[in-house]
Amino acid sequence: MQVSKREHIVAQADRLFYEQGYEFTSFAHIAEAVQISRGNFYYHFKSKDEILEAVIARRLANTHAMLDAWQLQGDSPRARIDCFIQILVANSSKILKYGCPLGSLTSELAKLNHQALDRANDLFSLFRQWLGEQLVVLGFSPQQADTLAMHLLARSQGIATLANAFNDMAFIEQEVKLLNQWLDLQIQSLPR
Amino acid sequence: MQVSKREHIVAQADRLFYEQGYEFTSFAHIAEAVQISRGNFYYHFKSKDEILEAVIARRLANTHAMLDAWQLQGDSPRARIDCFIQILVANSSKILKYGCPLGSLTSELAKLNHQALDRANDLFSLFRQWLGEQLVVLGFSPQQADTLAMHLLARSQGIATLANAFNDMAFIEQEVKLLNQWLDLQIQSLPR
DNA sequence: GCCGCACTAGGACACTTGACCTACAAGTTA
DNA sequence: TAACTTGTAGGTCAAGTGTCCTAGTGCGGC
Repeated sequence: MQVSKREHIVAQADRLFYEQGYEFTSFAHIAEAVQISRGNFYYHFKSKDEILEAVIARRLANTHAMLDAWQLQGDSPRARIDCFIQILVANSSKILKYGCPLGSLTSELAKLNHQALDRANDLFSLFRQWLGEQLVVLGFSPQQADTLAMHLLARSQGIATLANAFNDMAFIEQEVKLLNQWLDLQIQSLPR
Repeated sequence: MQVSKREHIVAQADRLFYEQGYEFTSFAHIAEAVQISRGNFYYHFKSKDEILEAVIARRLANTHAMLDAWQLQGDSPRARIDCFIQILVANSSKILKYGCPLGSLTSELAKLNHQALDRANDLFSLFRQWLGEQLVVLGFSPQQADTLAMHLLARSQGIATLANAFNDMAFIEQEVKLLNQWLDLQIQSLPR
């Protein structure tokens, strides 16, 4: 049960870091959520940074798994990119409450000048690269694909931030529609 | 000198909240920055929330002043909206380091469930309304104008977030160009 | 001169933080 | 039985937190 227990701790920490932020979440918070004593905590993780590291590793692994699933699920690059866009809708209720898990963690770590910032940014890079690959398959040059991937990421981030600020679910749906229109336009303008 | 001193404290707190985040910034940090003793601090502000309130009020006032200046400076609504877009470029070096002051504060307060969140969101609303007004003058319906204003805000937020994560100044310039193109396209498609 | 006032320094307070330790129970191995 | 590993509980530590108090400064008005 040791693996499962550790996994349980990381999962709760992941949730709390997302919902409350890293800085605000203390050992006591996590320990209480996992129902273990504060002291016992130190057996599994010997510093707060170590938990953060584990949480980021977990997110990276989950993201990898998700991207792989999309790769199988979507039967065209366009459909796969749609999977990416749709997470805004799928996770909308959480986004309204807590914002984007990616963006909020990254910006918090950036402010704290935390050493794990680079690892957190790897999450962004993962999406960036994957989106780029899909776009290359669609016929864009690697450079064009990367530019479009960054644009997609930025749009998603902005949508999440504003939806969070104004607690506006309709805004998400509206912008998702615009994002799809924009993407189709880009694909249409490809030389064939 | 009491006004000036208080103003000085708020200015430093504003800077530190932006650069380090609200949660992480302590009384000691601010007191040290202002060169006063920690205890003295309590004479001017009797709680941390009160400082936050003052900082937000300051930002609201500054934003108001900025929007008024744009109103005089830009001789057309299109030129005024360009002022808004250009702050991404003007503040790019700070954005690369700390992200967007608006978005990062809002998302942090949202996570902390802080009561001042609504006041912080007023900052967003200020831009939203001002942008909407400009777009109405351009000929859009109030509803269209608000939709476009929200879109503009979201794009800006996304650009700031991604630029911050990847520390990429070229990305800002690239996206600013796209934003201008998009806006001109919207204006062109207006019925006349 | 004296008083009142805006302002300041420094510390006390109760509490929380991450970090660390010891004690111990249960299970495994020898 | 004895030694060892694994996991847990609970307490302790120094440092730091926001809050609050008191003593005192300098200065303008009376």
